Amino acid sequence: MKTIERYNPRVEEPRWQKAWADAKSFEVSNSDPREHYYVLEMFPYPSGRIHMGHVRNYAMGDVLARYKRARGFNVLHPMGWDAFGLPAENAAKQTGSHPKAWTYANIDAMRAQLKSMGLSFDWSREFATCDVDYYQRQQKLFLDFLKAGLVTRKSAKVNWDPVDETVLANEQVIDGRGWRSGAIVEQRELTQWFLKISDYSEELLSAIDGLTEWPDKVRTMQRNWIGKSEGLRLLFELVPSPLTAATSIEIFTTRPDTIFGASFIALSPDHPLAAELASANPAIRDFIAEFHRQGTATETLEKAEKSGVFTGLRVVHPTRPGETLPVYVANFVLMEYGAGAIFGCPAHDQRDLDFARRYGLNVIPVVLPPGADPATFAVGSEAYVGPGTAYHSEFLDGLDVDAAKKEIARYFGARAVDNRPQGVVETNYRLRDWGISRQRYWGCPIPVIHCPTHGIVPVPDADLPVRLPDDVTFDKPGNPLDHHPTWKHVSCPICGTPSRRETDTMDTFVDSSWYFARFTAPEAAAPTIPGIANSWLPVDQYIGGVEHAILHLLYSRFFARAMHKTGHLGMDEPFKGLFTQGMVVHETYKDAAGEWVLPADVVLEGMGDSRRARLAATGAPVEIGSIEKMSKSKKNVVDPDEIVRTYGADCARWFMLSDSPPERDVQWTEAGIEGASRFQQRVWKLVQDSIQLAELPASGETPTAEIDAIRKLTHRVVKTISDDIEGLRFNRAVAQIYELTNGLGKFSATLEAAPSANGVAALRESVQTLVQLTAPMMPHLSETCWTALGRKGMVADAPWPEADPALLVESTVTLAVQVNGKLRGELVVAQDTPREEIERQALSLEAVARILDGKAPKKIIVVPGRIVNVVA
RNA sequence: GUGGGCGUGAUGGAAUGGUAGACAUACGGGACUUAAAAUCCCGGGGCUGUAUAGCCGUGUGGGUUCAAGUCCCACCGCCCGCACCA
Repeated sequence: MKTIERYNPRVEEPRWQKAWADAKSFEVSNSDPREHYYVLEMFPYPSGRIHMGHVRNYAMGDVLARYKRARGFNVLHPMGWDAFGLPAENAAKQTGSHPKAWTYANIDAMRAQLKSMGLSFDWSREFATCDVDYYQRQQKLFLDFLKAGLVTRKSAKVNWDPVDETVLANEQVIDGRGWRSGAIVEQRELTQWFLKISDYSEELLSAIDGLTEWPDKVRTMQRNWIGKSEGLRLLFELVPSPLTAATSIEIFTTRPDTIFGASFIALSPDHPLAAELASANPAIRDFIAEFHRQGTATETLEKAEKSGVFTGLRVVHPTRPGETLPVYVANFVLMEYGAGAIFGCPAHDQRDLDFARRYGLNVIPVVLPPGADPATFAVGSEAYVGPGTAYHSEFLDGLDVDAAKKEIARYFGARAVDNRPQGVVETNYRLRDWGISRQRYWGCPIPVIHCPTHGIVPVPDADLPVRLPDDVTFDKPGNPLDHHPTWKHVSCPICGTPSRRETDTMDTFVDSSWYFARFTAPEAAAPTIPGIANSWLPVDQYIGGVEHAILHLLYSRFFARAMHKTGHLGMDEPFKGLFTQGMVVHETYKDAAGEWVLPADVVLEGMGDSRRARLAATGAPVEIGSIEKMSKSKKNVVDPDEIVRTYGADCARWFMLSDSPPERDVQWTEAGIEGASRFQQRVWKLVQDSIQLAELPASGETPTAEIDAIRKLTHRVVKTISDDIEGLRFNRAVAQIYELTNGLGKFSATLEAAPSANGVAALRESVQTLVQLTAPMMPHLSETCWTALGRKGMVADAPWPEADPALLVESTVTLAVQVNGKLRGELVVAQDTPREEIERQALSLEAVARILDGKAPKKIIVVPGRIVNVVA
């Protein structure tokens, strides 16, 4: 045999990328009559460089897209850029580059990187959210939402990031800090634009049940985020007092059944009544001030002890006339939820109990746990929150918790305080309206004008887009649009009076809430062409990081509904299937000075506990640290460009898909990428061997049984890989390909010893199938092999191999034989062997007979095709 | 605190309640080579010095079952989300 030249990805990969581009292989037509399939990976922020997480994400989507295309679907697989956002402005401040120039330069760099990965994107549909063409349509959507009553403007306490000098949504505040800057968030009162996502709370919650192709984890997170709770709004009559003119206090409770155990009322420090009382009471004023200091200054909010201050007010107990309850201002009551005030029932709520113990308030149990003795049951340091029956509760006595809730709601509904029903059943949601105003330059301008006479005036459609001015400066804090000398000065579209243009821009989460729809018709004059959008959407498979489980996915679900309402879309749910992939992690390294060291600068030696690392340059020792998510700050990153240069894109893709299940983290290792590279050469060698074998003079004949075995292996693998790709089990698909390659390699070796015409033909057929099966993962290698095998055209255009059902059934089957559940032997029998015969053969196995020792078995269980268990 | 997930060889991980450890990596042995790399072959959970034999083995303890990594209960540990939501 001739020596085989190694496969050279550096030459082959660019060549095929050009071939696909020239042939427009992945450009998709909206009018293609074949069944549509939409694969989408979360589009990246153009930070400047792609990272391994991108490679993993897009490799997964690409496997699915290429597979579905081979399966005959008309596959939409687009890519774009989530291109507005703060880093561009930060770069402008630091380097003086213009955000626009910076962003588009980054996009060019990253596009080139993605193209070097050989991903089957339809690049003709590419756009960036900072393209005027895109944000113009977004402004149109905003105006339509405004008209439809989905937008509101209100003064609200907002999360203010003092470093980024902008407002953050609740979702962007993590542990009291800005999600990007990490700065401790302050509370400020500002007039803001809001999208009324809370109108859809119930709808967004109940529709989660229908998202059966989403991970349960994400569905649970969204349910919790929407946070529905049903309870009672309840009025407590104030005992008349000179301290206030108010006559009642409204509270919210989910446990109205415990009303007889109430022993105090607590107001949030942000409650208007608390503020009113504070003006005349220094103790309350100090308490509120201290609360605000702590509220934002310490991140250990959860550890703060329950504390409060008595207001001097008392309320009438609503079910025990004659009794009154003290009113406190307490640090554990949130103004944002319910009524900003509660009644405390210490026996059945832990927080109330902690508070009551501290201030010596009554603890009256009113719910008796099942089986407990009413005479002796008592609450110590732990509140009882479980089920039970009401007692010490007069007309509620004997009712279970649910029945008591209903009964007490009816009771309070029929009574009146301040000429209102005393109790009203209410459903509360944690989900707040979505504040989208940002005091930033690099975002989509909100298309409204503030007229002194007409107030808020929408920019007429004909005047869209409201373009971002290019001539802005970043030398002052705050919003550059606001500092611009002329941009905000416009005349009112209605009356022509000098007016002020809105200088707030939209939260970038708005940009990413509808891009999936824009991809279906990226050139359309309107935001979408509904007929076309409806033919593609919902996205069949959406793939991305779990960090977007709440924000992006919830906003997109809201946007689909809002776009449906305004006629831009015909459905409510944007993503039919969702897959959240794991992260790419890597070991960390630190030098003697404690500085992080790049993996590329480290040499590893030894194994297990004796593993050592040192600097490649100097040989100085390096400490091996924990395995963590790849991040620039810890320098545990591997540059995809470097990997593509050294090993090729196919190897990077292959490694990212092998080993770890896609939903779990995958650890990048040198050994792993080396293994991928070895495998690539093995496939290449196998293909070359099969070609050379055909050129050798054939002699003799390979036994039919061997040919059958190789064909059966091939077809079994075709079947399982197809199932694995459909189920996104890429690691198993990879393992199947290894198995097939190993099998064909062995077969090829036997043919080398004795080449036969029928054997070589069978090998050629199977090798060709192998090449096709490998194509979604290693597309470049597969194209080169395909051509080498003498096939016309490209694998990218070839239909997926079909598994022959006849080759999937085995004529014989191997049965495991157990005695009392312990494996004792094996039995090879024909597929249709009758039960009695199997039993007979099992019993005659030597190992089985030995254990039975002449005694008759108690029972024999035969599971057809699987196992025989003899119960001795 | 609360909701969810996970725990399998040296390592990443396979396994519709039915032969635990597929596949890969590390490692050991051998072939080829002047040598190394590459490649190929063999071994590879532990123990019983040998293994055609046997015992043990999927975090711990119980249970259900002819049969449990898989189902149920309790506990331990790790990871993730939410978190004073009344």
